[in-house]
Amino acid sequence: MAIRKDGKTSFSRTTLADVARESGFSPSTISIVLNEAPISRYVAAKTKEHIREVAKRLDYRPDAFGRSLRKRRSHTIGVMIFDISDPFCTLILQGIEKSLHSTEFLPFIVDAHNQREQFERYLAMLLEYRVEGLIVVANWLFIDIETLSELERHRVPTVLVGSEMRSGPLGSVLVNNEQGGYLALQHLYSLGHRKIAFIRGPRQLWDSSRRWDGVLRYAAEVGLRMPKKWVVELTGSSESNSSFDEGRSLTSTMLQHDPGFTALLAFDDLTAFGAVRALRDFGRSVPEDCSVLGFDDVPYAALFNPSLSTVRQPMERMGSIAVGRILNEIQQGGEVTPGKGRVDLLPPELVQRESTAAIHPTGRILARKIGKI
Amino acid sequence: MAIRKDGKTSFSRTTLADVARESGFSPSTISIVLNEAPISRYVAAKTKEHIREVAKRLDYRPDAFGRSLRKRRSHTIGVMIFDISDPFCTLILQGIEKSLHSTEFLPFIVDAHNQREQFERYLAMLLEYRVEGLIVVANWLFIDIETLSELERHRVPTVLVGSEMRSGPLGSVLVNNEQGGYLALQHLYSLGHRKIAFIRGPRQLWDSSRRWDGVLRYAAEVGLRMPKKWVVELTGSSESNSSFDEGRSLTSTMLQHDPGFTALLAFDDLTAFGAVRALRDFGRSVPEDCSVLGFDDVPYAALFNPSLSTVRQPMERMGSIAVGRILNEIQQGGEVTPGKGRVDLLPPELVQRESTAAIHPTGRILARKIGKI
DNA sequence: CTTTCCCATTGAATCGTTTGAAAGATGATG
DNA sequence: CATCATCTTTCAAACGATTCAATGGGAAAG
Repeated sequence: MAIRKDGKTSFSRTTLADVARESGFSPSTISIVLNEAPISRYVAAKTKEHIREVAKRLDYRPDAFGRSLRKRRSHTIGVMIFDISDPFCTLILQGIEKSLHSTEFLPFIVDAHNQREQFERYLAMLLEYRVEGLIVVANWLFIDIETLSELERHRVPTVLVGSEMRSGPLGSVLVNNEQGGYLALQHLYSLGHRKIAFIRGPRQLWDSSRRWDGVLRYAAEVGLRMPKKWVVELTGSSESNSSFDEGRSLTSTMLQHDPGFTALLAFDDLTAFGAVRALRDFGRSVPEDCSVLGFDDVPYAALFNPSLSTVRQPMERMGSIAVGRILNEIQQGGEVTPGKGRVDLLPPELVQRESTAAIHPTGRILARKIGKI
Repeated sequence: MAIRKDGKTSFSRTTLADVARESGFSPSTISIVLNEAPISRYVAAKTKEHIREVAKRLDYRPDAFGRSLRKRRSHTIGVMIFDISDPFCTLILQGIEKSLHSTEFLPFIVDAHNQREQFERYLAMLLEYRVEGLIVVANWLFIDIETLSELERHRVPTVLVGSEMRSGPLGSVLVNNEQGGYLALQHLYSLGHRKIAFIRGPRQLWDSSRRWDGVLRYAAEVGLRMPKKWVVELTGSSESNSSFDEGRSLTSTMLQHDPGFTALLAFDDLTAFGAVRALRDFGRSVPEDCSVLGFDDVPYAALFNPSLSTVRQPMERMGSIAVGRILNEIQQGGEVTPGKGRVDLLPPELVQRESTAAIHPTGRILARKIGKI
């Protein structure tokens, strides 16, 4: 422990007592002035000024631990994410950060890396830090229901973003997946496509099923035939780029089996990227030979080549709505409010870019092939 | 404030005193047992067992504020990033998280959104939270030197990742940009390219100049001519996708002026994505008509269409090295250690994918055009 | 002259934990 | 019996801030 010239150890920082000593007033007064507490109304203007000057000169910063201990408030909101490298998370996080910015709260972000053990460790730490609220960004989530249900035991207002629990008291904010699936198929169908391949999400994922429900609903409405050979399913490993790889290999397999589809609906954007790769490797170009539609609208969808048509989830908004609900619950003082287990379903939005187009009126596929020979 | 059946307010949680009362031992003993302090050697085995049982039953979690206040340690490392949506950050963050995982430290991540005001606000908060170390992920950084120099005033061990200060005492961990630039040009040159267009980084960015130095060094070595019309520069706004947009428009301009180049070296991957888009819109395909080389190897480079050849920065390793250095400095007890201002330069690595190829031996450009008519 | 009110500041308790010193036991040794 | 060592547990003082109640002065009101 190094000793500075002023005799203090290098670890200790300027404290309230230091400012008190230096300014000649008591710690109470310092605290009152610096926090602009109501009674500071009675403190002489000259005193205030003097105290502020000294505090600044000594570079005084109140210790968050001392303060939080006494006030019994941490002024933090825990944010648990499951994979920071998932671009889906990123925008939600931004929404959360931006909304929190205007408040007195600081986000405390932890990344569970899709591992249950980590999830529990970090959860425990967040609770030790007495977070006043908890936002769980549950994008691609195989943590079992019980683990999440545990959350409410902790008497910390909690909101789930991007996912929904089939039951249980936790509130959630997510896109209307059913409607999204519906919109997606509607888009392809109205472009004239009738031979459509599908890569649906993993069956274990509840949200994935909802999305598929929407697809089925539209298909039923217009009487679209969906042959089994063109409907495949992601297994959903938790690896980072797994949906790209799976999208690619599933598409390859379908192409080898029967390449007759003119459009492909992917579970999400990453899967769509993989599909585009597979199509290209097979000699098909997008969208001329086959349209590809994604889901999510991750930031890279617009940069991709060709830029990807997709169903957008309002991710930033989801983040800020989650924050709004948490702040609300905090203000309610932890009371079990009526709308607590509420589910906010936000409308998805279809974004048409380059990867989808009306079905080729001329025999474009043939022409292209000749051109290549 | 809701009152529970046991008479405690709903805000207060089980505390050490609760466990003490319930178990019949004193708070001291509880603390000693639960922390497995050295003297716990003397505590009767039966007592230990009993205390642990009670603690578990009451779901006791030590309050981080009380503990940190007393122990004068926060067990947190602040991580300041400048734009979480930048995929460059993401991998570094993962490296940091993974390395921290095996330690007693918790990362405290904040995102300054490229704004100075935010940077300072968050920095103040991190200091109030008494972070024991600080990692600044300074990817795309226009915060002025003074602001960063301030950091060392705070007597908190600090390491910069991904950027370097021309002077000053802060240590940094980053890729060898000069070598990266050298490798990049070498790659294109050895593929046979002689007419190469360059999009260099913003001049204000120190690291960008280093990279450019490497390019120039190789060019000088082999005597490559670099006509001014094919050398452009990013302005470097802090917007999220600005390098894509700029890469695209700069490439467009060059193409309109003189499309004779057969390869393009971009400042980073995002710029490269923009360049590919511009080339395609101009009717050039990559790599058949023009090779494109990026820098960074963001996760999407491999998924892009065509997959992007690039110079990889070992981002995850940069993160873990930064953690290692911070932990080291913390162990040194904040002493000014000899290697404190040290700069770790990691070697870049060329990753060849689809976007670069040997120069076209046949007159492919012409053939393609005819094919399209 | 006492009471009341306002002004300006402070004393002292408190938040939940850790920890060095001390205090009770018990048994062994001189 | 005093002394000492060993074991087991507790006391009480921090850590740094906030806040309620209290202080003492001065002026105005009764």
